[in-house]
Amino acid sequence: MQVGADGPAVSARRDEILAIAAELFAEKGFATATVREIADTAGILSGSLYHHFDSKESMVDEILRTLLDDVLGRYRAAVAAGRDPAKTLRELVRAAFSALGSHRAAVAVMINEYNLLVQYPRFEYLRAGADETEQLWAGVVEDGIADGTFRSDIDPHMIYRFMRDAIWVSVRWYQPDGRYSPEEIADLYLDVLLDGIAA
Amino acid sequence: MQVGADGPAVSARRDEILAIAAELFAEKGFATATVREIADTAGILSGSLYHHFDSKESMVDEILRTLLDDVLGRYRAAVAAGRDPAKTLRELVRAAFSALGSHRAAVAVMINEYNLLVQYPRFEYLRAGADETEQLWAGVVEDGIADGTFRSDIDPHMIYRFMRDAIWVSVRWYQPDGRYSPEEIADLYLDVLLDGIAA
DNA sequence: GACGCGACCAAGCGCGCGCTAGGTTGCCCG
DNA sequence: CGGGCAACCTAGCGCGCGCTTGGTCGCGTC
Repeated sequence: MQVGADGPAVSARRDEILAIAAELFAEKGFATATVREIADTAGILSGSLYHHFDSKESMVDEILRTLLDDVLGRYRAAVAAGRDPAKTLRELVRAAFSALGSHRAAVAVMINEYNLLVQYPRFEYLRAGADETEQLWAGVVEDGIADGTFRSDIDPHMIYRFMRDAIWVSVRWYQPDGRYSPEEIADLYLDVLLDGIAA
Repeated sequence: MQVGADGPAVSARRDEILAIAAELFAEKGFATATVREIADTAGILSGSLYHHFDSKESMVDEILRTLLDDVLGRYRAAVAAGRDPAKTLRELVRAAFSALGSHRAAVAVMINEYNLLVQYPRFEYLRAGADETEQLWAGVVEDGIADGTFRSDIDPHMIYRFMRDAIWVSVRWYQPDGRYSPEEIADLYLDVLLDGIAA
């Protein structure tokens, strides 16, 4: 078995099972999906899962950590690039929507289980990630208000919440093979957000 | 025991227990909250719940039916009033946000459990309600596009989804004793939706 | 003062859950 | 060709779940 620097074990089979678990957690909820279902879908017996993972909880933990690492990395990079607020915000929105393409199931698990999991010490890092995200996004909105890009009569944190909710929850209706790609949805959303729907 | 025309039994104690169940379902999820917790909070034993209800499932059923009846009634009335699209849309958004005040827990249960429950025949009415809501809302947007109130280059159903998501999911951060009332949040949201955040 | 009934208790059943312990198989490497 | 190990199986334990059955208590009614 190969082992990362200080991370969990590395194995193709492991990743496969983790993807199956993410799909089932997304579809039925963490509590409702059972280890037997995950094992069945993977073509093994439930007990054999524990050769790869410590517990059901550690599966969802790994799914969410991977997602959070990826999107937070993109957010940090977008802000660090130091472009003007409008462009930076566009980068952030695109980064968030693009997670729909690359981590669809994980995003669904995140929005569905966040409130439940964040109550436990093991998952406190979820709150830390959410806080950092809010700082980054709201900061960009504040910068935009300061330099006149955005209206001065809006509440940056309220705007952040509206954006976050509309973006993340779109995982519930987003269809990978549907009419719009994540990038197109991002642009449609930004268009409405910036200019409104009034004629 | 009093009985409605064709509805379930009527009793103050029953309503009390139903409110407790809604609160726990909202906080921990339908699958995770147990009948023993509900009974404990109500100050009775778990078996005694079954004097009032057929099953745990019928509790969530009643919670969601009540919510759906209320909001759908408001939506129908708003559209039937026949005002101009801008005013009608404002009524719809306010009706949705006001449910945060009057049915906070029920709204949380609806958004958290919709995808799970709608898979079962017993809860098919949830999809029917969602479909009717989409027809009503998107219809108003279409009317607004037709008469020049709204931009003609937007997708009414996409706009509906963005609105619905941002509104309903706000139950996750809405605080009854917080800075903004549901009505104020509705107006803030409408302001951004109509005119955008660009200066 | 017995009766009916709404509200709840007492006790526990059966099921499916997450998880465990020890054994088997087959591939890779020296 | 033999040791080591990843992958999986076999069998089942114990717990907490939703729910059931039969009984108790007290209040309002005639």
